[in-house]
Amino acid sequence: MNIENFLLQQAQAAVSALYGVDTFPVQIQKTRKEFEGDYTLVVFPLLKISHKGPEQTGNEIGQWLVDNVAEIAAFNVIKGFLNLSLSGAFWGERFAEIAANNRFGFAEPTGRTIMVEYSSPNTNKPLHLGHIRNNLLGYSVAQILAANGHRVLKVNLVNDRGIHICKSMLAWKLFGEGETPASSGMKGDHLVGKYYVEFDKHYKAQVKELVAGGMDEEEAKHKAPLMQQAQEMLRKWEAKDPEVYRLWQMMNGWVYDGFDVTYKALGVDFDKVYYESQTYLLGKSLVEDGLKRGIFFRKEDGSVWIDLQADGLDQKLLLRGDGTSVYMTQDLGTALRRFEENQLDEMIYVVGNEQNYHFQVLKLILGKLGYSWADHIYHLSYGMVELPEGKMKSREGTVVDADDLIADMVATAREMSQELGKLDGCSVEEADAISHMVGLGALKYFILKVDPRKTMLFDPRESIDFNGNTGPFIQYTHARIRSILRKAAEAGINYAQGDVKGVEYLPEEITLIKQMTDFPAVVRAAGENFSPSLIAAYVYDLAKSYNSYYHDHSILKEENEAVRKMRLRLCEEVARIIATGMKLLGIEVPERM
RNA sequence: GGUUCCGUAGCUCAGUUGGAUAGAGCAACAGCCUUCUAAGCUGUGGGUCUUGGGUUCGAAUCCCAACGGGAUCACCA
Repeated sequence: MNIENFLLQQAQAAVSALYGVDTFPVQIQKTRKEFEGDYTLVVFPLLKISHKGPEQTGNEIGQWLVDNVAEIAAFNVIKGFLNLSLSGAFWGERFAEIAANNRFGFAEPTGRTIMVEYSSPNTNKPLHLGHIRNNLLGYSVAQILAANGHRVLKVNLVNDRGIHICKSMLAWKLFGEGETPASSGMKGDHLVGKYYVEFDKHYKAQVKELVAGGMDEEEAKHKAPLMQQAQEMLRKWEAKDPEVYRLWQMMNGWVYDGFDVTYKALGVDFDKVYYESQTYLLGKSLVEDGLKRGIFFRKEDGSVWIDLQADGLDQKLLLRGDGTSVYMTQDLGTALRRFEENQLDEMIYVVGNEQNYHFQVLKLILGKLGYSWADHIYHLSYGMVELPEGKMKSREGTVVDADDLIADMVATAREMSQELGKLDGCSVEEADAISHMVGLGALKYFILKVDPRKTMLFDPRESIDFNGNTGPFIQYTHARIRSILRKAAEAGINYAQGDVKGVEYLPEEITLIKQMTDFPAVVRAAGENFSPSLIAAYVYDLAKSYNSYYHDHSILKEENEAVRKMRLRLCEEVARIIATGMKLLGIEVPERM
């Protein structure tokens, strides 16, 4: 049941009975921790109707509610706030509802289909920290939307063509001496990335030489032989030259093998992978259409543009003079095809905020072309991940590599676990699994707990904490609960049928039940706002409350059998919600750690 | 300059449609393991919510302006 709606109705009935008014604003919110009560009715807006002071109005409504509503056990009024306490029996009912619902937190199917595009890497270098934020966000948002009852399609649009991949190809051809992932032992994406750097090195040297010879720098950049050769290679690729095509396929294959390893380590996956080599020609007919309808215009050189000055932007190129597409052209075409082929209700692009302008224009153009679904495109724009010394710069070698970071996190988790003796008695496989779970849990939680929009800071030296508001803290809470439940099972305690309605609850237990009842609303809010951080904050709060309870009250040693069983069930439900919430973040929780 | 996002404790971050005395974690300090896992628990100190106006019973939250910072404004993707 929705408790706030229930209270809203009761409050309206009270006001209606007391003051004879039917339509009026009523506000219900959770009572702050420091006050007595569960939910609070703000009486200020009602003073106009009651024509009495805040204290008296609050008291009258409170008294009416206690007298007429069985579930409301007590009230108090502080300033203009009417705090209501619900009965223990009421909370027992809620607890029973949660325990009986094996899909607690998940919404009923909505019949809506939502596509989430994320990751979208270039195939010329390995993934880095920025990609990690993208991947974790995209995967988590997809999980959250699915929990909200939507059909979700996770897709990856790989940028596998263009001058950048030709640079790696050319450098490999010139300097590679046939090196392969197998011969070098390097991960394929790293090997290709190595040649991308190699290209840059030699290219810069050539430019420098030309400038020293008196050439203008801009001209030198363009005329450097390596750049000329790379562009020649791109032309050959577009003409499907067999040799270039084979090289391209081989090197991209290496990269995909490398990416797969990283994706697997991160625990992300896709329902469909698109390749730009297959989509880059889309969108031209759409441009022709817009041109005919006078929405776009053609310049003297044959290029096609749209004028967005009336919308506070400028003119934007849609098709080059030679008829070839630009980024915007293919994105328009890809969007159209996706909506048509998949009957999408919504399309989410998980892309960094450096592309805000691009998506603003994309939506605007699709809207002008008359596609009503343009409003159902959402750019989930996330902020950069910065290092203590500022932005990551590949030139300065300050890029945090994804694979290195993951390996570091797992290694740190393993060391820490060993120091604490947590892996004693574990098999090698178990120790590996726990280290991976905890290391990745720390990394994922660290990134997902912050609001996606914000630029965030990552300090590799201090690494990531394993104490406090962290993934491992939450995982640890789960492991401790599971440990209790194992012990209970070993002792032959059959708590599954324990009564949760006929027992007296401690205030801490009511707090936990109350927090648990919030879970579905949090999942909904996270879905509406595309914000995993709401889930992270919720799960942390729940774990914190539980730890405090765990510290103060014994579960297995409780003497009253009925209370003991109730507590075991409470533990079980808390663990389940923690595990479910963490799963929405893409984080696994261990049985022991 | 245009567009857009951000500015909260020493640091990293929360703060749901405007509500009570602005919260966590880290760092610092003081306690708690013969008791279900101390990756835990309890406590202390730490704030002009960038600044100035406005809206109202009430503003970190909404509006305006200023200041500071990020992103972007390519026939690159």
